[in-house]
Amino acid sequence: MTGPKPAQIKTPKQNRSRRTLERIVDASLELLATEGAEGLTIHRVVEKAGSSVGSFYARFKGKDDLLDYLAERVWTQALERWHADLAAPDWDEMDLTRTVETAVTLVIEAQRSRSAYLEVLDQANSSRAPAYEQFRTERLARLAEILMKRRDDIVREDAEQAVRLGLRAVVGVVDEERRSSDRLPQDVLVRECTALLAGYLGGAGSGESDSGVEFFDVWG
Amino acid sequence: MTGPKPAQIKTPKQNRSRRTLERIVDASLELLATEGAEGLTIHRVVEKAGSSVGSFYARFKGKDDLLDYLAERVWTQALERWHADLAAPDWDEMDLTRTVETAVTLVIEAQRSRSAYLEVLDQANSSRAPAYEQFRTERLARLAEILMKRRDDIVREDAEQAVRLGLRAVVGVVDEERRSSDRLPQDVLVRECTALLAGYLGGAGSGESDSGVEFFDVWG
DNA sequence: TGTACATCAGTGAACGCGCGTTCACTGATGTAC
DNA sequence: TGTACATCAGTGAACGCGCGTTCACTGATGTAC
Repeated sequence: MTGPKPAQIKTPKQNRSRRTLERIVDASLELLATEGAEGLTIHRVVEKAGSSVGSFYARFKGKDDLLDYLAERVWTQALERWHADLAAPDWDEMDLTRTVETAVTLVIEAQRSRSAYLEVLDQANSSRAPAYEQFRTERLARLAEILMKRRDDIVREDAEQAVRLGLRAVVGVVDEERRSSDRLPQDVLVRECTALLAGYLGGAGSGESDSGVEFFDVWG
Repeated sequence: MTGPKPAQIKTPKQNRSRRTLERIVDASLELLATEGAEGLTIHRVVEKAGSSVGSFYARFKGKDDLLDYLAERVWTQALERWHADLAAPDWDEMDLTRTVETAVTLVIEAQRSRSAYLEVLDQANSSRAPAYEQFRTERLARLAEILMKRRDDIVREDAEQAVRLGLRAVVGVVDEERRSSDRLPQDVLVRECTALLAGYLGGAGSGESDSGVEFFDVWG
């Protein structure tokens, strides 16, 4: 029940302490990745970072502050990367099906290339960091924006609502897939999710790509 | 990294100890529900149960055993309830769309009526209880079985794969919805998920119900 | 019905351990004159 | 260039607390004769 905080730390004034801070952050993320949330201990962190307990408390008010700070850094970074991913494709050139296909691929790729500590922070996120909420919200909002460019091809009555729900479906199926035991190969997943979403938004005729053979040429 | 165990406890031989065991289980679930996973402490459990520490250790080998035991009971019970839910509707009377609609409704209802401790056990399930896996697997398998009764109306090439993925999509979107801030009303969620899944499986013409007006009469 | 005994069940003080945190202290860095 | 001083940074032993677990003990229940 630790409320969401602005994650304020005592700012370093010398390069020496700035480097120490970085080492502490790196050690923390590494510990999260290898040992999980329960493995994150002040003593272990500072040992791994080659620092000391007192040094830690000169920077952070306590352990909660470290977690807030980590969450903020990590999710902000994830969001930035997401923005970069979204900026790459030339969305204006695509019809609805291709737009959906590209979006779906980005979502799946992003989930697949997640670092281990992101997984842990995503899982153990009862602490509800503001940056986490912002990441989740903005990710969907940006995707929805892009899909809404093809609004004229969407047959659902409430297009905005349909786009939001459809995107949640894709994110959800990928998440569900990750927790499952028998996973589908990535290309199948992309193809089927595209059919699912394009069919839902665009109705008949959008469910399938026009050519099954060169369907994946763009993605190698 | 506590491996999945058969959750064997020292079986009670008298009614007295059987009742004590029940009180301990009840207190544990109540604590999980109100305080979350971190609130589950042996001392707190036995206090709430009106028992004692030694009494607890006469039954369980340790805390891990309690968690295994709880998981097994809770997920087995959840699965039984799910089987009962699935047995109620007369699936043979339904066309594909209605089958999907009914299935979707059941999934959403089940998620909505989850008790608080189930939520916590679902979240904090890194301990990977076998009963948990069985619940997830069997739930989807049974649903898939039902949908495969309408196999002839499924246009997707690999029908089994499509059903599995489609169901994961529904479960995923409901899960995603639950974690989200702006939730859709339940009837909208049912309608849209039905359209999503029916459209995906059945292609054109299955995406919408034949009558928008009496669509929900069955569900009040 | 009564007594002796074995087993089951329950009690709560006590222990050890690991954790988050404090604190008295030393060393490094920057600035003023 | 050198000295004095303030501030920043770092150290690690020590503390208190809550947790899971142990253990010596008392009481309840069932059975044999």
